[in-house]
Amino acid sequence: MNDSPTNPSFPDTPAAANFVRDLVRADNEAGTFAGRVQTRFPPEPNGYLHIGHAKAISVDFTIAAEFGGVCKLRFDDTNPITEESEYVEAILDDVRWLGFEPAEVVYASDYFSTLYQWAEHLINTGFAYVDDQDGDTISAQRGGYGNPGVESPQRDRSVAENLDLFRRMRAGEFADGSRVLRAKADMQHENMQMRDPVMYRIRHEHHHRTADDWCIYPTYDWAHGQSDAIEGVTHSLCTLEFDSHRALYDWYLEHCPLPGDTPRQTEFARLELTHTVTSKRKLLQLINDGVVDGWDDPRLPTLRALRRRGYPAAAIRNFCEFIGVARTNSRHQIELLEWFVRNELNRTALRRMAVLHPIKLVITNWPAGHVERVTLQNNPEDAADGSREVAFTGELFIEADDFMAEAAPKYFRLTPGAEVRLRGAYFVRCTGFTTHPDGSIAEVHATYDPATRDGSSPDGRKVKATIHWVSTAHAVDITAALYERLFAAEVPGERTGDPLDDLRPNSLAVVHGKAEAALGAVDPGQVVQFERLGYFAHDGEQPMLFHRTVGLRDEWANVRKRG
RNA sequence: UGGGGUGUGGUGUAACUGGCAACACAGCAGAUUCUGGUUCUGUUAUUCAGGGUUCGAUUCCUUGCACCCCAACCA
Repeated sequence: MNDSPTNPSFPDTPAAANFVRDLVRADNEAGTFAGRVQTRFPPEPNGYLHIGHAKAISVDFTIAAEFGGVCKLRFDDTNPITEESEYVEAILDDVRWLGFEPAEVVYASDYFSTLYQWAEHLINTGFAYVDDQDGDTISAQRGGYGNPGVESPQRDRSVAENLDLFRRMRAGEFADGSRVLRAKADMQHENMQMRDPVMYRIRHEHHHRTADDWCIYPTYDWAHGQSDAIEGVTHSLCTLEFDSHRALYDWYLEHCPLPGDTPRQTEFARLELTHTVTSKRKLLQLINDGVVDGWDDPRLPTLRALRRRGYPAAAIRNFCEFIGVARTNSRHQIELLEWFVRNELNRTALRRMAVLHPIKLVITNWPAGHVERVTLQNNPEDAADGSREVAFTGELFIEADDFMAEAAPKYFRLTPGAEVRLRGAYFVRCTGFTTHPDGSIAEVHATYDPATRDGSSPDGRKVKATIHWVSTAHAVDITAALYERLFAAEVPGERTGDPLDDLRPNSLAVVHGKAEAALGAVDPGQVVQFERLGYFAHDGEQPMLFHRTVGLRDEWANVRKRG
């Protein structure tokens, strides 16, 4: 085994330390679980996966793989009210898209019978009882932080009576909410989780897999550790908020007739990102309020949205591996994730020329009607991606930003009298411009230097800028969706408590641009670089619609910002 | 209020049993470049606070402080 694993995307730098990895290695060296490692990723099928889940998935799957173990995908479907098959399919799809293949897809509901038997076992051994009180009463009796709990009047019911009542609960004799099965733990425990938690509640509901077989359903705590044990999970990895549940997790396992090893729960910090929210409630609200278009709106942090936006799965995986695993609650800057996205796309995306805010450039000394073919590299980072030909003429679209009637300081682009290079073609010098009645630029005029066909000047003249262009006669129309951060604040909701107060008003701008003909051949879902602008993902369904995945680093924007 | 967890540059993550606080992102400066991209070089900046032990403390002890989690028949 390699003692110092390296980050796959950065072979020269050590992987971020990961206390979970260290712990599993220590277990292996100590012979715990006989060297076996098994994990699970246990989502509840009641919503779509987001970037936060990506970290958990990454941790669960990579730890198992690293130690030669398996990781299963287990749907934690113990609550029939919120769960649907639709989400099961979507979650499995997202996990696979991320690049992980579960050793097996299982369900907590697969274990309902075993769980039921073990519940009877707890009753028989005096560790569980049926409580007839309602939820409010039980909750009130639990006491508060620092306050004592009050034991239920039914806490000392006989085993026979408990068994009878529990069986009748299961048989459907009682109404929802009328009774629960509770663990007989410790009503004075300083950890509130241990004050006789509910194991089963009555719910006459249809379950997405067990249909109407059951009308009592196990709670999370009662199902989780037991499911782990049944499956042979060794390391049950979860997020920090379950820390206080660990005592209960262990208590249940201690009182059940387990078939094998006792799994161990370890908690780590969940992934939070700046400028976004992952709370299901908030995401739902954004959708219901019409702020975004749906679960796959590219501004959302759901995996479906990121996929649609063009984030490569590899970038997300590398990011997750890079940030490491710790117990510190923290919020990573979205900029770091974006760096991984650019890093991946820079190596893989084909370059194309597109003009998003077109203005016309007329080359006044160009022979009328003449068309030239210029050859451009598809990807300067990878010669294997070859080249393409693009039509060049005397009338082009250029980016509005690439011309200024009056040059700002340090502006290197087109301005009257200045010379720039047109990407892959000639030097042109601006000779003037015309304006619309409203003062906006109508046409920029320039002359080209025929001696600069190869992009350089025989007399050694240099230009400070190269700008992209599209021949007006050969351009194809494109629509680009330009996304800004959904939330202006780094930590949405920090000021007022409600993240929605920090919504940026215009997080989406749709523009109609012009592009070189080769853009017509981009596959649905494929990401290309619009030179000098950013990476854009072709929509999966709507032809010629491109989502801006992420912009390029923009030094000019920095210059302007600095003033 | 009781219990549990966590505090390292602007951000995140490291530092084996106490021994020069490092890596990445961001920033800044420069070089290269037919993308103000990429790449390369340099650089700014860090141990929550007080006290103690020690030749030496991010690490050990102690007292505080701050933040997060827990009183669903949600997960």
